[in-house]
Amino acid sequence: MVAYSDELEEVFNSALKSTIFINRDVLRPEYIPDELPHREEQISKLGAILAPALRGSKPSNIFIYGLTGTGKTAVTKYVLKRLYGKAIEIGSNVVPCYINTRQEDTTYRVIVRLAECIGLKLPFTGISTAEAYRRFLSVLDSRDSIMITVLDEIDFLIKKHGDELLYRLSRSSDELSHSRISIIGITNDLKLVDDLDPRVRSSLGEIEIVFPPYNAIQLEDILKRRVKTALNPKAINDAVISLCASLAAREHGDARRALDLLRVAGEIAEREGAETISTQHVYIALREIERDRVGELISTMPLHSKLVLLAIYNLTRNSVKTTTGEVYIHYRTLCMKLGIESVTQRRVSDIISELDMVGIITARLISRGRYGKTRMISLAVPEDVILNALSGDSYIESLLPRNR
DNA sequence: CGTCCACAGGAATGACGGGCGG
DNA sequence: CCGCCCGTCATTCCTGTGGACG
Repeated sequence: MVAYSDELEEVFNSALKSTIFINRDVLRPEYIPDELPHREEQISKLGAILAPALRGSKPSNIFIYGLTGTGKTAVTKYVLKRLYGKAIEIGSNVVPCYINTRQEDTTYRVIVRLAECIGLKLPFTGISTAEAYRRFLSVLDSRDSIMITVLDEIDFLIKKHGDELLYRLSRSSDELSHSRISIIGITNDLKLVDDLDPRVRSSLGEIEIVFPPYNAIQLEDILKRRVKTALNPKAINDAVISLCASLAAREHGDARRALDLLRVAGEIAEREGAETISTQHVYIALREIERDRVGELISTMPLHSKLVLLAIYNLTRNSVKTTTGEVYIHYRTLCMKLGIESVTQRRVSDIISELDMVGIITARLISRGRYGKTRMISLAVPEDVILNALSGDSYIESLLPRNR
């Protein structure tokens, strides 16, 4: 008891006199800085396209492309905020509306959020999607506004529910006489356009803005600017910043990842009671971020997904690749051992796709000619990370290989 | 040069549980 | 509390296909 308190006391004290952080939040992904370096071109282009809204005419629809962490969301929110400020200043009726369709991942929920932006409360459920849409449009039309709708991570909406909502929104002018809706679609999936109805494609892709990945030098610059307000200058050196930048640049120039790395490395250094962040801390952070991500992902998966993953794990030891058929056979023996029903191969095929999508495994489609077409499957994260995450589930624990 | 393997993956459908208006 | 709507997991049935083999 006494020893325990003393330990705690020490933890608290060392946290209080943190020599690492000044303001840790500046390094968090949701923080939106006042300056967005290396995105000047995109900012002014977006601003120029949206400016007509201030005069009461509808800006063109826009499609924004760029991989994760290239500043799409930050730039869009920033421009929208400035536009809204200007609109209020000069008294024009512009309604911005930002929706992340990964969080609001059904047509209905998107409409509810749209309605909220114009101050209309719709029931969470109970009325049909068509009815919700009709109510939204009629209220919007009575407002005499230019509505600028940002649909972030729009690929999620399209993949799950198709482009119907986009089509209707893009044609909304026909049903509105006093208001207009502009759409800004943000996606990191460059192939997305292929899936779209040609009519939607032409009206939505009126203008496209591309956000290229940051290179290592730009990432370094971004980090340095943030570090000024985030970290104690004594706790950080250029080598560490360069390392974070280059690790993130390797992963398609993802600024979010660079910031995460630096923040987590700082947290690790702090936990150790170190006074400065070392490159070692960054490497530890790299593994920790990966482990957290995968652990979180796996722990929330349904039972059969975990079993399929375990089957893949068992079949791919010492970097051997496996196929869908092999996985299914092995998966079924696992189900037998647990005495539960197995799902069909069709379903397992989908589960494999899901695991591939979230990046836990790599499933590449190949044709072995006479020996059929299948997917070559291998793990995409370290084995111990998988094992660790799966052992969180007491139900399948008995199937895991004995350690040592 | 056509077959035919071993699946991929689309479409239709259903069981089930959760959440909310009435 | 009921009824309605929704999302999720799953099944059944199905058509499609790259390329080694014969």
